[in-house]
Amino acid sequence: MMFESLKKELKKRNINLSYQRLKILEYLAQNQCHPTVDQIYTDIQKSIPTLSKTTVYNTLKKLVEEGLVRVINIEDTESRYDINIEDHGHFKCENCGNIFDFSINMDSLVCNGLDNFRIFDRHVYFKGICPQCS
Amino acid sequence: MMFESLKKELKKRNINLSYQRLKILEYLAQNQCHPTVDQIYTDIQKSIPTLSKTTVYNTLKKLVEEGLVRVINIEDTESRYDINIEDHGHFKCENCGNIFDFSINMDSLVCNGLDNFRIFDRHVYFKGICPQCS
DNA sequence: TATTAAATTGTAATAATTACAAACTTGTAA
DNA sequence: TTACAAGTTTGTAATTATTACAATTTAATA
Ligand SMILES: [Mn+2]
Ligand SMILES: [Mn+2]
Ligand SMILES: [Zn+2]
Ligand SMILES: [Zn+2]
Repeated sequence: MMFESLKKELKKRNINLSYQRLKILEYLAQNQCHPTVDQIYTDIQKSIPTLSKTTVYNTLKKLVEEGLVRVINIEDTESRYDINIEDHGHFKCENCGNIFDFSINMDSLVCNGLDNFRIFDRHVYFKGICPQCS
Repeated sequence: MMFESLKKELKKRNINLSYQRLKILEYLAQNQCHPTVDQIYTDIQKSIPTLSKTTVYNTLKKLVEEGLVRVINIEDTESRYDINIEDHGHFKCENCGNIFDFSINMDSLVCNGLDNFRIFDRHVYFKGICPQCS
């Protein structure tokens, strides 16, 4: 199970796995549709009625800082979260709002003007209309 | 001057060029550092003291809808605006916060999983540390 | 000029995120 | 086990970016 490796990553970084954090990670692993904070909060709240939205924010912030989760900012209105940190692109359908993954070969991208820039993070996203909405 | 072509574009789309809109376009042309709404508003207010921030929002919204200006959402905290609508990438320095342009060849990017997706917009951005901050 | 439409303005409302302090939980060492 | 410190969660308040809206002003048209 992929959770074992996640747990190891957490331990390595001295983040202990509270019940809330476990549930948030489980949720992200099971819902790789790039959910918003609100979706994560609302859904997990069903099983943890005392959950605070602040905890969701705190946990996600920590996971992002540690590089275990990635934020997707395509619209200014909503941050989305992705537990898949492999290089891949995102396609946002302007009709249904869904964000789809697609595979990219980042090394194939020819770019100039970045000599002496230290790159930590690469993002590619497209916008348009998905097949279902076409 | 590039403004003549911009004016034509506006006329073509039945957007008339008010004084406020002219000043906002001029500002974007002269400040291609990807300014925020607040920067645009604060600077132009010096020459138009009655300017309303709502007007800045309205104008930018319209210009983006018409494809004359592009929004950059790298951080969830700030939308930035770019009058350069040519294909190019953005590099955000995590230290100084500046956003740098770099050239890309979008056609060189190998990607899979987008059959039957209609693509309107392609964005590429990197994050890291710029040479000055290194 | 008179009428209509478009644009601007200021204020109020909305919504996402962060700050903060109190309460609770966990880990550790005597 | 107990006691203390450190870490975590929670709820509320504050902050901030953006949008809604109605009144006023300006521009376009006949
Ligand atoms: Mn993804
Ligand atoms: Mn640019
Ligand atoms: Zn769709
Ligand atoms: Zn820098």
